[in-house]
Amino acid sequence: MNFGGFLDNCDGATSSGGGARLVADISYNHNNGNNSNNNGNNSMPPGAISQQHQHQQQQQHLMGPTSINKSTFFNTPGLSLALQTGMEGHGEVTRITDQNYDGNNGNGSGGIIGGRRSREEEHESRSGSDNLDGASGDDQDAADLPPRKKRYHRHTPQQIQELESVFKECPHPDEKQRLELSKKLCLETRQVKFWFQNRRTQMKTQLERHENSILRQENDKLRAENMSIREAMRNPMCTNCGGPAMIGDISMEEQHLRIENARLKDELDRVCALASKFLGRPVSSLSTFSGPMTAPSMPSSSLELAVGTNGYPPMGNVTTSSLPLGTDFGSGISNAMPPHVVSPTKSTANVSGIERSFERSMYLELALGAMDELVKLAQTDEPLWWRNMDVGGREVLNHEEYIRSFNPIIGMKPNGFVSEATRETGMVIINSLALVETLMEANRWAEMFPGMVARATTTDVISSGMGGTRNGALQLMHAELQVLSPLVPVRVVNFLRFCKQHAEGVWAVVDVSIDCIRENSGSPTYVNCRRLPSGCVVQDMPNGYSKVTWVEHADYDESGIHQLYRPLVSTGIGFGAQRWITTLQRQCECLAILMSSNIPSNDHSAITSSGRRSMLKLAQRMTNNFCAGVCASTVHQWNKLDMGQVDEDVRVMTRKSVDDPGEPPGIVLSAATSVWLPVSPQRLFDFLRDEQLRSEWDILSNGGPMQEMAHIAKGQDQGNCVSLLRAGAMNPNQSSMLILQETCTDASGSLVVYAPVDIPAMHVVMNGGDSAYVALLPSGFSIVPDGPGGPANGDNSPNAGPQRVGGSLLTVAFQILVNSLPTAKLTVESVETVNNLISCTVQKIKAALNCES
DNA sequence: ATGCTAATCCCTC
DNA sequence: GAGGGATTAGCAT
Repeated sequence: MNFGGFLDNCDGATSSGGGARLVADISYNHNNGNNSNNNGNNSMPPGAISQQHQHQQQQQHLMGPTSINKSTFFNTPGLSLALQTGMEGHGEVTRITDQNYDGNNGNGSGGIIGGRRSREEEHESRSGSDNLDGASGDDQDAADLPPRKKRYHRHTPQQIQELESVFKECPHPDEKQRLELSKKLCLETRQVKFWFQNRRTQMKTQLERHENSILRQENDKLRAENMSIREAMRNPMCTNCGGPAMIGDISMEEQHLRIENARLKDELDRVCALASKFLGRPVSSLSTFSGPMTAPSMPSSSLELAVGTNGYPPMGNVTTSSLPLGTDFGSGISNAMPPHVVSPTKSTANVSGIERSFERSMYLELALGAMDELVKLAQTDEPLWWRNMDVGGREVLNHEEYIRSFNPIIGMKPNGFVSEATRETGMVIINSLALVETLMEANRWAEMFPGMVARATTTDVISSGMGGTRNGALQLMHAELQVLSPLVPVRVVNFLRFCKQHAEGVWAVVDVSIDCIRENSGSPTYVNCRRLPSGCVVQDMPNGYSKVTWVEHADYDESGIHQLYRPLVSTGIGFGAQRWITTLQRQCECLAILMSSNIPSNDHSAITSSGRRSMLKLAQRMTNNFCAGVCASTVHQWNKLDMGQVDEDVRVMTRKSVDDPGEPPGIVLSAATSVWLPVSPQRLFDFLRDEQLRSEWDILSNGGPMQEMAHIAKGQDQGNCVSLLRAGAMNPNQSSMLILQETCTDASGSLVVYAPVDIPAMHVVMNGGDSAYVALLPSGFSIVPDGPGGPANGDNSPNAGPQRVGGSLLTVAFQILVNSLPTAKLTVESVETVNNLISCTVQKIKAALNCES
């Protein structure tokens, strides 16, 4: 009897399950038709009939009012087709159809419904098949059926409450516990089992759904962030002129964006997969995000469309209000983003972040453009660079060619500014990595170039580099660059320093001023110098050296520079590439010696290796302090004195020295002046560093020669050394005095720096002790060639005039403790004393060199 | 339309 | 064969 399976289904113990709804419906109607057709054979219990009617009503509601009888069912191609597609194969259909025809009254109901029979079903239908044999059995079966429960049934709230409370304690009860529960709640054990099973599944689904939503949120956030960055990147604007900023080499940022986009896409795909999995449908709305963007400059990438076209003004609350950018998004693609991405709270929270990322993208773009320019400047020769015989054959920039070749990266040269641009290449005993590291650390950079960098700080690190290297490192720096003379103002520069690895063992570090970007936002401070893309390209050489090409390019205000020094600066001798390279060579040579285990010593003193190292360190500090005292750098708080009534060429400054163990406490007075001397720098340098001739200018010598107690070479050149001098050695009645002296020389200039030192303290240092507590105040000389004709051709230029070639610019500077009480007032007398001292010294030097004017 | 729940099917350990 | 994932049917919102 065909009701067997169906009625069994109704009692909830078994079900046909599995099959598609349509198929089940059809089969149901089919059966129904049979039933009505064969009504006489089936004595159905009233309950069964009414139940069936109930179902039929529902099914007819679904299927339409027409009930499908046997003939309509099998003569309707569409339905037949539907049936077949709902089945698992033709064979089954055939079998079932046969059953329907031959099996008397469509007992195939179960077969059609399931399409396949489960174990349970077969078990259940065994009784059904028994029924198949005879109408009586059918009747009996129907008669034996228990009172039918509704197929749809929910546990009572009490039962669920009980189940929940048990679930809370134990989500996985064993058989015994389930049995107990089933008795208690009047449920079948299998019902209890199913309930727990379903509850666990539900929990899991909820959990995963929750995770899913978190992931989506995160994804949205990342996309919004990426969006803002890209938007800022896409419409850069020059804050100087309001026009579009020049876009330089964007290959690296493009790389970054590609990586970022690929990552976002992966995440999105994953979230979509999860979402569709748990939502039970494909999350098609996100499929507009079809692939990674191809280039940041593309006007409408897939990402853009996905984010910007959800019916809201894309990022409107954010971008248009906070940035001077036009946001021009396409429209027309269906909603791709949940609205909360652009919710007001999110927008306001993002404003500062976006401004910052905008600023950073400006910096990055400037840095990339500067890097591009530096590399081109370093690699291109004529006609961009030409050797100017007037300045000793050094390379200078062809400005016309430069303007033709490059877009103005930081805007036009301010009115009244002049340009200097030089290039120099040299071999330096340092590897590229070490040099890069030195340049990227402000303190080490300043230490490497003590005569040039008066002060350096890193004000912001925009990127510290990639993969633990300095490649891609980008930072904001502040520096004061100097020429050691009171007649040349310190150059205060704010710039970006950007480091990039171009190949294995090839690095470049570029600086470029950011005053053009900051002008609008920052305080309106006057800058006397802008650095155009400058820096170096370093290439490792096999012998441990590296080849360094330095480019120095700046616009500066010449009016602040004394006439005496203008030629020096304008030709780049003062601040130019040659000075950087020669200083680097000299310093690296010294460092190489410092690093070596045994510092060579030319004297026969018994100073230990560590003692010599301590002396070098002390000398380094002395020289740094000397340099800081010559120019009015802000390392120390110097107070300039108005020297109205005194010689205006001498600059006098004072500062208070307190709590610095490296120098005596009190009022320190610094006096410096610069003069031109018609003698070659070499001659002047040799004269000043010769301890035998010391008495000719140094009042500390007590009128006699000095004796060199110790001598530590810092390089090949005899002129680069640290020595310890003893004054008054000729006169045993006088107390002797020690003077620490450091001399430096290279093609761009020379230094002689010295300071009287305490004898006991010096003993400590010479034995390797800490030199930090040796108090000293340095004095000394800086010598540079007097201008274009400088040392590069000074020796062999046949037609060099006596005045122009071979002359020197000498800076004399003293730092003297005028009062050991920091609170004391400076007296006119002490200023005059210092002024006299400095004038006297200059006069003595002139006299000694026979160049009195 | 979508979500929840009881139940079934089917696979794995 | 118990348990769990996938799926379904029936109902509720």
